[in-house]
Amino acid sequence: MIAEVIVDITSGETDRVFDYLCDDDTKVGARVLAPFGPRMLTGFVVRLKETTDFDRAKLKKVKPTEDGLPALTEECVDLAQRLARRYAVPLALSLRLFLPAEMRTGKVRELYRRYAFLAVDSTEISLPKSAKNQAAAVEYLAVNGKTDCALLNKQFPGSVAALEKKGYITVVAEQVKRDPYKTVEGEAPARTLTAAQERAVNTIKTDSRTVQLIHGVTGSGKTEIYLTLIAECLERGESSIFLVPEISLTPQMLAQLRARFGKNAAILHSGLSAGERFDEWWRLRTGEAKIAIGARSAIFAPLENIGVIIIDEEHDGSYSSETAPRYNTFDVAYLRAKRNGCKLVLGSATPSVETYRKALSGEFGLITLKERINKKPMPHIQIVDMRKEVRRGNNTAFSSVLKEELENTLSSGNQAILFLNRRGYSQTVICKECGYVAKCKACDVSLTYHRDEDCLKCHYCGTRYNMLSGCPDCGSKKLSYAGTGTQRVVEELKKLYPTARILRMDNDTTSGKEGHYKILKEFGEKKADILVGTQMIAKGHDFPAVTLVGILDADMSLHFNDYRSAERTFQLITQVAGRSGRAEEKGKVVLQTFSPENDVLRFACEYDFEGFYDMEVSLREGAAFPPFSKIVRVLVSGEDNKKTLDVLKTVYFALEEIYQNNQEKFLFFNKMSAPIKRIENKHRYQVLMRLTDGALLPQIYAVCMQSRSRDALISVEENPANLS
DNA sequence: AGCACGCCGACT
DNA sequence: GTCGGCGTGCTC
Repeated sequence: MIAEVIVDITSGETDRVFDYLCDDDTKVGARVLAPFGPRMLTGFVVRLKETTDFDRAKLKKVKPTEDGLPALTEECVDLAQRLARRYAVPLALSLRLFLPAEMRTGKVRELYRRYAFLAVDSTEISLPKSAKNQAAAVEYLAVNGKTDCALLNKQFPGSVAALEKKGYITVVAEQVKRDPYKTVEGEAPARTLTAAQERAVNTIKTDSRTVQLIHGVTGSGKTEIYLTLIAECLERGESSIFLVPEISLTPQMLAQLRARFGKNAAILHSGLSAGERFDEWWRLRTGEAKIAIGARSAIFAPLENIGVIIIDEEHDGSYSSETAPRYNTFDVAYLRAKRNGCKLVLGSATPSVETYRKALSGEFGLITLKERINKKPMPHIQIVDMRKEVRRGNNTAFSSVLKEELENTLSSGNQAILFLNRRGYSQTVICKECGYVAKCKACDVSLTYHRDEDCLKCHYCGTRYNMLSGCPDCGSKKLSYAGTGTQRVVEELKKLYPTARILRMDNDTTSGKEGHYKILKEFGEKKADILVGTQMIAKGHDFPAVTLVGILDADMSLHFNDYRSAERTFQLITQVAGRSGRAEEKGKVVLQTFSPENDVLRFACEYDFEGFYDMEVSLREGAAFPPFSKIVRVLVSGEDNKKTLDVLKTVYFALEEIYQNNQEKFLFFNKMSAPIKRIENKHRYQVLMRLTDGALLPQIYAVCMQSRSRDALISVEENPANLS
């Protein structure tokens, strides 16, 4: 038989099938070893056939790497092909998404353990009197049966080898699965659903639409709905995929899932060791585990017969991939749901504008949960006008209200969380006296200060503005364009409360994956009074003793240079507020801002999602931002500046042709340097487009694929989360 | 991606 | 004269 093989090399030139001879039992999706020129490469069988256009005599033969089960299912191979086409990436690259990384590198294998059992009846064994250890081992085996050799040798040193040599015992190697959550114990949660939850489950099951959005306020019991859906799938013998934002893979959530589903659940996330991930993946592939739980990449779980796919916290930014292939988790999930004929359930307290619009239009089903399970009101959010603080001469990061509340919290023995929204190196110019923010005249997004050129730039159209010497509105010279770092906040805090125990959590203090967990655990055990950190502490953690949450600079998020900044701010405030007052005591939230009259903040304080949505959607429509347009960036980057520019020109001219032929579909089209001109020694240029819709995307991707070169990398981003 | 082949500059 | 730079082409 002949196999069409994709070799595991990601370059434009090898991105096509190569025909090989193969064994008759070879299956589509199998990983094989393929002689490729002078080298031996891993490859994937994507199709089987009897004939070839190539010179049959010159065909080489592939070697199988695994027996039995092919690594990829046919659905995965098909999906990989669609994704490669959709995102214009080499097929080898999209195939890699479906395998745990450690499988490719071949460094991790199945873990085997040796077990010994008696080969003959214990009465037939005669040992010299001196062989006490061996005799004891025989006795132990007679009583206990098959035993781990390591254990045996520890108790009775030297016994295994000696007995095996004499033929009294048989030693077998068996694969053991590394269990990443041996220590996680939980209680099976209550399974009685409220009437609202029951209705939601029924609607999801009976409604004909594939995508169902659950819009439920914090604490409305979305999780129990997910668990019920998963449990019902399990009963029918169907599998399920449950996606959560990475940071939310908290011990609480895992404990719940483990308690409820035990070994049926496999967890895939970056915190696992390579070996653990490998084993969890195989448990899913073999069908031993039927529930895949994890962050975005778990959407590629090797499951068959999927009964439901759930994306929790649907609005979360971590569902968009930042590296090629820049897939959107929803798109992949939708393809899999369609293929498996199952439902795709999205859940959020603050759905993204795009999703909610589709739900309102009837494209998605919409389930609204307005009541919290415990009927408790959400904590009160108090807006503090920082302009007044500055006028009063308070130039610290803490308003007098916040200081007062902090003192109350500390003296009553409760805990506080302080949020800072510093994101990357992006700097917005804000007037500390009147709250004025520098914005682009054409795009209505905040301008970004560029230190190297001492100017302000709009990242959506590239327009340059001169740096301001003072506020154009009030004339004040108190312009600020640098956010207060976490470190400085902690220092100020220590001066104010020398006895308070303070923990800091940001990218600098959380080394590795364990970092987060350790800090959160410490805080959860009340080993600190105040936790200071960035967004990463906003999600999914239950700290019962936290009664105060402070948002230090809501403006940082509100005036971020991104068309989604309002949406992100609303989501952040809602999420953060959910951290305060989880248990008995009532929680409080203090929100500091230089724009206290801002509508986004007002809607957020009233927990009025619909109000916010109505306002935001009309603003987006007016400014022609997504979902009323599609922003596409083609980024060209390479080490050699001249060659990179040549590649840029090639792509630009090809794209320009599309532009000339479809001008009515273009709202913006231009080439420019990327906002950050050099990253890791690579020069960066971009072609930025704003289109009325996605209709031209296939053409754009095709053009980028044709312009591929070894001199520079071309990547396409749709509605990119950060234009840097 | 690698690796060979091949065609031009500066060195013992 | 050669050693070695990296542009170009090929891998079933």
